[in-house]
Amino acid sequence: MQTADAPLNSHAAPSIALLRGPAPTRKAHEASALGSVRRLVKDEEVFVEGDRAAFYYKVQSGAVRTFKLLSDGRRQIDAFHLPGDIFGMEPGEEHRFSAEAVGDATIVSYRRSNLGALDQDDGDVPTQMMSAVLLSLVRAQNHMLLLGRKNAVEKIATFLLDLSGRTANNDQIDLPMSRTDIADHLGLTIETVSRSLTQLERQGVIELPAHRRFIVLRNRPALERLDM
Amino acid sequence: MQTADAPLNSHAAPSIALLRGPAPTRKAHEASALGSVRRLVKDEEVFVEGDRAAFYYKVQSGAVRTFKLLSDGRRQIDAFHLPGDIFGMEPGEEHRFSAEAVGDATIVSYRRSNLGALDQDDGDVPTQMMSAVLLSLVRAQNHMLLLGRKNAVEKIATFLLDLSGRTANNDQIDLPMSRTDIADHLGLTIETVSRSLTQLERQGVIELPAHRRFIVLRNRPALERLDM
DNA sequence: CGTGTGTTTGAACCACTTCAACCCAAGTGG
DNA sequence: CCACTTGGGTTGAAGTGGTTCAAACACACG
Repeated sequence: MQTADAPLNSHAAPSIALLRGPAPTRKAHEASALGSVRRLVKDEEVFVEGDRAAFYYKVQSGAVRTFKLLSDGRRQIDAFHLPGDIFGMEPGEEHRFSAEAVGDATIVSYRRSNLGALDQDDGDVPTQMMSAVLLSLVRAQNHMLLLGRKNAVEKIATFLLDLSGRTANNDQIDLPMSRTDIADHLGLTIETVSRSLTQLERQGVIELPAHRRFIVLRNRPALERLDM
Repeated sequence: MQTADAPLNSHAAPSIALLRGPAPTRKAHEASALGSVRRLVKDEEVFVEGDRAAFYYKVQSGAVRTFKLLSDGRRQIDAFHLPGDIFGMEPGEEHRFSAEAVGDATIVSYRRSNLGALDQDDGDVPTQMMSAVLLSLVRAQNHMLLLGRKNAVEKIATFLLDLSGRTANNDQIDLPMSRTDIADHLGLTIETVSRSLTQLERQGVIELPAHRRFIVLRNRPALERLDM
């Protein structure tokens, strides 16, 4: 059930959710003065739970998953981080979870000590950091509602809407992650994810082209009804 | 299934998780210069999802629950806030969830604008706020693992250990909240909470005195084994 | 004491999981 | 080219942990 695949190297830094609202303007792919860029292959780890958290990161391209494991291997992916998102912020000295590239990806790492970096120009860094962390918290809170109180189809609906909102490709979603990743994010099994998707397809709410990493939203209002 | 109890008044302020690690030293019950104290009766609301978030709060005595509702009334309590904990921090202009007193309680409210307040003396405010928010995030992340991947007994075990760690009354836990609250926090029904507790009691792991708001931990290692 | 709120317990049910095939597209190499 | 493998993904059938529905407790309170 786990995706403990191909660990290659190992940096260090904590984790948060995402940053989009507060520090949007600047495009994600500029190397940002003080950060060093790092290229990751599919499933490569960025850091592991327990590592010293010397850096935090910003996704430049691709996607990163942050997750926790139970001793017997059960996995919970707390968030997927897309281009522009910041992750790896920690309150203490070490990482509270692990981070891996979902597919090939590039990230920028910032030394935790010099909290400078990110978007130099606009705005004081502390405010920016605070915004990023608060946004992560909001996402986490929404996700707790999903995990604790929604059924399988509702979970999928919420997930699709969230993803479509973050990738912006009007009603076309190009999933960066596998069904297994989705399952471990939504607190389901891979089979239930698959069944829920086909159910939504049978109802004409979505479309699942042959290319299984693609989903088309056919009836957004129906999804939104499932979301509330 | 819901616990839509007795809303009384309505302030305004957002919500976060808790603060304990970073700003511990000072005792919770000092009124803290700039904050105004507020006395709450059981189930009284502090603010409702959608309210303008003009304040944030610190619990002085009692307990506060923050939660979200689905349109059909399903409820997810994202956190219980105990004395010393800060809640109601928001990234935007309005509250992302609601807050109510669990039992009678007193809280201190701080204007969001003058981020001064809290523990004047030790430490810059931004750092303190950041710590509080990051701590909330850590708690949320742990809770996502619980909600998404743990079974009923494991959820209860984790909950009891967490609570005992936060109230510090060595192995004696005085629950501030009802079974319904616990259920809505752990993503279970009240019946499953009850059954899991009696199961743990039958196994000699805990003790449930007649006073149903009391629990004694009899075998902490056993609980910790369920927790990992 | 009766009434009420919160909790426990029982029994039937069901949404999701588990186990097991099977499918399908993309390599690999003979 | 054509086996053969490999890594997702889907589908079916059976099992089950937790829910739902219902009833009995139990203590607190006027």
